[in-house]
Amino acid sequence: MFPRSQPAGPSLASNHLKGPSTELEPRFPDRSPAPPSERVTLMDIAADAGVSRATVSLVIRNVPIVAGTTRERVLDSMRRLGYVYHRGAASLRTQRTHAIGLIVTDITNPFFAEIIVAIEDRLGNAGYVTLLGNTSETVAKQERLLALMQEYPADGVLLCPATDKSDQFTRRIRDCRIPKVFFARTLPGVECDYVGIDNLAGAQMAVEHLLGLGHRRVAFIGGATEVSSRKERIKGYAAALGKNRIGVDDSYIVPSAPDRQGGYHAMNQLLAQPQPPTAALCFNDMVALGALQSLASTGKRAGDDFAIVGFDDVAEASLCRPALSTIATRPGKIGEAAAELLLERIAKPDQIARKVIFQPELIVRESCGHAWSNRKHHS
Amino acid sequence: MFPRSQPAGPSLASNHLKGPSTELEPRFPDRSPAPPSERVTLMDIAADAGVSRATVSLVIRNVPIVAGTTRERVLDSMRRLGYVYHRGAASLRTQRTHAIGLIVTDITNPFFAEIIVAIEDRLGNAGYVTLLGNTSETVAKQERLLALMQEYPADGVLLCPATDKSDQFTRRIRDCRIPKVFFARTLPGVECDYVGIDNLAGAQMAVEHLLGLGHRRVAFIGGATEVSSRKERIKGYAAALGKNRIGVDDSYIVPSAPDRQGGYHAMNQLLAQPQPPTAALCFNDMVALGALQSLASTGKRAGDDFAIVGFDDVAEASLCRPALSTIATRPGKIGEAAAELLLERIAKPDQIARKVIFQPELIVRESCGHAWSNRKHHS
DNA sequence: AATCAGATTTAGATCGATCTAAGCTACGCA
DNA sequence: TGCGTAGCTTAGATCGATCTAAATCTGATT
Repeated sequence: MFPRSQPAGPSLASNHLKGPSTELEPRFPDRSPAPPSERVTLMDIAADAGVSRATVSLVIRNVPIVAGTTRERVLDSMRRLGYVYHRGAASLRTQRTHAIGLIVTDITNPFFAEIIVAIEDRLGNAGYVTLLGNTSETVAKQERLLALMQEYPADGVLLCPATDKSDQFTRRIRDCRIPKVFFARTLPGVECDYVGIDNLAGAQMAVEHLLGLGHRRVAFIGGATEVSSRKERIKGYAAALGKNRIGVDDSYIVPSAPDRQGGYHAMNQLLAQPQPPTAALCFNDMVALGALQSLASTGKRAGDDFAIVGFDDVAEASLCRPALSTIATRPGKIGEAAAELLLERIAKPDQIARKVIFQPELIVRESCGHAWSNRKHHS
Repeated sequence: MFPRSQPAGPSLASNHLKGPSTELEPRFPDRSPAPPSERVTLMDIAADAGVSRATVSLVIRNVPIVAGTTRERVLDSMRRLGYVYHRGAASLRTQRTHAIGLIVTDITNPFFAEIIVAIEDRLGNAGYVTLLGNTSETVAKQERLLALMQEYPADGVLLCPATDKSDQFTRRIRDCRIPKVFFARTLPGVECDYVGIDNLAGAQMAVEHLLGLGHRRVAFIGGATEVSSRKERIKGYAAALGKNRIGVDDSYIVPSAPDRQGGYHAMNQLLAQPQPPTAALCFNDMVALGALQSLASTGKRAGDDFAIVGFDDVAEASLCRPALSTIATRPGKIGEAAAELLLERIAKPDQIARKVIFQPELIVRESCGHAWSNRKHHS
């Protein structure tokens, strides 16, 4: 899928570092002649206002030592000539770009969309721009995006890793000296600031609720095996089962892509088993919504014929029919905290790594139904 | 809501251009002493490999005139010293940042999320990075984001305007010389490349379907009045009514925020009228989903007691209960085309403005029900 | 040996800002 | 009158790359 074609432009300069130096097509960058560039610069302002570049710079940065009259004169020139600040040039000198890389695995998942909004908001208020990257859960793209952020260079990176299976990526992220914060998922072996939720507790809560309703055959649906949050959730799932002296049946743990489609297929697979489960905790709400769809397509009714609990509490969870029971995770809070942590990390690059873990909350709606043991069950 | 606090940092330099030069707090930018900056530069590589900066630059850019042995030597040095390309520095010289600003009104709307993914993908393959900005339908934020993109400076901007009511914004966007493409919505008075869908045809199709089912009191729910796509859709709505000799009843046209909540409230308002409508076309699917929620909360059943058609065909539309009838718009196609147009515009800044309009498609599911005239109706 | 073309390499200017350290005023005071 | 000082301004170096125009090096040709 990616890269579709050898991308052009300098962005891949760092590629020369890896792979054998294959004889790529000659790449004359930016052959298009630089446009006449009518950009108004500090120089122009200085000339117009009859002062030096340095003075104009002081005015722009609002340094208060400039005389009031001079200041007015300069501001007036800026207004008249239509001056536009050039961040790139300033960044080169100050060694700060005020850009933050944000790498998520799936923008179309409302969980991430809400995190993005929160992060953008917080960082924007602090004067930073967000460079958004979407990995589509792909290690290759994740790798490329991180390289890009380094080249930019971004002042910091907020990252939700796609998988912890790539040693190359783990090494790269550990070596890169950019301040960074992980969110929603960790990367084992990388000591780093992290904002997430108590996945174990959340999953345990959910499964205990299902067991409390009388279910004995409970599945865990969806998610990629190499993702930290899934591992933790499965621990919680197993813990709840263990506490109730129920063994973990591996055939009830079905991985999948962490989206609707993944959930749909995983549920189909579960229902095809000789002794299918009667309930399931899903890796996240997208998976759960896919699972609901699968149930509907086989004529079963979620809540009545099968109990489903999701994870995240996206807006859709309360609106779909049957409404989805789920573990609420407050993505906005996660985003806000991650941004906050990164800003602090940038300010103090050498403080020790911190972790912020939010407690999730069980929200019971319709999809997990009521007491199961009273029903037709007991086969 | 915004800005919560006076944002710091150079991002607001251009602010000095407007407002009266109020005595802001002294702002010494980036007081933190520049970090020791152990960045490996071209210079370092050149010294290590025993060549000049220029030669290293040639190697990096893969210009083929460099001798094979020299090339190898340089690549080896780069590898050993851990060189990371510095886009910012290069951009300053080449006058191209390979960054594209992308301004949308609501990331959490899956319609936009899918557009974003498509755009990112296409631009990424062309060697560009995406700077994402979310306006939350706010003119102020939209204004700030555009300024930011100009300051960056971005090589181009993809923009879905929040509203066409701000003259200041219209002027600013018209004056800014950055290559730009509008998508999903236009801005009247700004001659510019544009990618969108045939809103008039889509809305007309939807309303004609509702009329065909026997409805006579059809509403138009949601959306902000100053948005081009809504205006076009209302034209289509009116056209369909007119064709069937039904007058437009202004009390049946209820604007709202273009999201779930907006749809919820707008529908509540409609149902409270003395003679409520029996069907509605919604501004978009998010609004429609909110409307469904409102119906459900009042005990009415969409499809049976009220017919709803949405707009966009987001994933959720086919999954909610009742499944949402809607006008499919293929956001992925829109994103791809917008990116394509922008790339061409960057290559040829002076070609005349082009418009790409996709034809939408009516998708009938459950929420609009079946023939209405056969029912209890006919009051 | 001199000349020349073609192949490589490079010095130095440049992009547009910031920063340092020094310079210039004007004023107060001895 | 001279001098320190506070207040304001500025020349020139700098960030890390690219680009231009010229220099250097080959080897072949005359």
